[in-house]
Amino acid sequence: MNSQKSFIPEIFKNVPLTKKEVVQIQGVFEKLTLKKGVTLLNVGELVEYQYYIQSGCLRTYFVEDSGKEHTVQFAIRDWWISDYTAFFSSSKAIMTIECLQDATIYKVSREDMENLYLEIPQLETFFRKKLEGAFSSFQKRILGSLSQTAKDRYTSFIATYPNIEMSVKNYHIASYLGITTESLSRIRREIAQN
Amino acid sequence: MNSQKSFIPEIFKNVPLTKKEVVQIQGVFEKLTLKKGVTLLNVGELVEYQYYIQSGCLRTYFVEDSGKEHTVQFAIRDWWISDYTAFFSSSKAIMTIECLQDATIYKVSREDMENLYLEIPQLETFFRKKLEGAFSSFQKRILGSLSQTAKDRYTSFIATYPNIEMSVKNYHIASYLGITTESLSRIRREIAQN
DNA sequence: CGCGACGTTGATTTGCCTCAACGATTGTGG
DNA sequence: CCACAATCGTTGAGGCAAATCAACGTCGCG
Repeated sequence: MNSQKSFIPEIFKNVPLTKKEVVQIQGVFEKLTLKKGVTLLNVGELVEYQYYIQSGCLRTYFVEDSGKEHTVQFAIRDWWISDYTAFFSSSKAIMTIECLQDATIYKVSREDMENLYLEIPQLETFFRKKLEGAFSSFQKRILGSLSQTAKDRYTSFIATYPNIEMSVKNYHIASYLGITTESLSRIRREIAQN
Repeated sequence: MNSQKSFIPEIFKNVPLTKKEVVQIQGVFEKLTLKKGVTLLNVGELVEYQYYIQSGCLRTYFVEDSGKEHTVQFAIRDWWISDYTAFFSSSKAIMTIECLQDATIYKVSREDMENLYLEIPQLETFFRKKLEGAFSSFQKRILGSLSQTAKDRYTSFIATYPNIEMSVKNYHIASYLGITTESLSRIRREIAQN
């Protein structure tokens, strides 16, 4: 018997849930602790889970044939992460999820969530709104890549995600912005000089 | 009294709905016909609606301070369009929606849809899955912009959206791909020469 | 017909990449 | 606790893809 406060209200902040529902939801989540450097998901694996980050830092990245890495998403406290394209279609991962800082996370399967939606519709609303936010963020990122220089994208990035900048290496940021580490270094020098 | 077959089953394909529900949903949709060239939404306007395209072609675009246009989304038959970032947050448009080919569309407000979700949960599921698909498409687009050359992005575009290519001007495609019309022209020449 | 919209072509510039080498920092085994 | 290696970040030289600037062909339409 676990007397600790449930993590469920923390995950589903602002979603009204009965005690019974909290217990029910809790039943489909599984806690994991990860060490820096481990990969949570590898290319080719069936993607059945998404992950809620309680602490630590992870990233999802894609590797080109040429070997170049492209970071698609970072995730820190209170974010969700997966290879969502594969997760949504219950297919195989084309991306890798890597732990960048020791992390505590909770995993939940797509199937379990879909079943819960039928009984607790406000969970579906919760995830729909999360998706709406993520959709907007992606759109902003596309607009940025269409209209901004590398320097502007970097400046926006550190302004928007200061907590992520703290937690990751510069070459991770470069691979997120779509530039080389050398270019990022030169941009940082230029900014430092004012 | 309209004896025509309702357009609702066409919009919500594969969603099981009673006749009563169809009538109820129909009540919150409004039909519009648009002429080529008109703008459906202007920057600064409150975004209360999203639009289902029955026929025709539209695009959403963003204009930089410098005057450069960036096409964020095209929409043809059976697609939805809006300035979604503003739509989701019920705020003011930062983008313009323009009709590129004479169109017949149906508009519905965010508020009406949210109310319907409470009574007909399968509508929320329908839109959540649409969002999941759109999310994946955006992610693919971000990956493309990070890892592909302009030529590769153009080739992917015409392979993925042949029906859109038919309906729009080359400079619209260029503004979607994030390149100039001159560059697109040179890419097309290169491809034609094989 | 004549004008505006659209697409093409050429010359030049530029932002970022590539390749190569070299500091700085961190971690680890002796 | 130091020695050494690996990792990470920086700097420079040269190259390339796409932008910019400018001019011109072509098509469709009032």
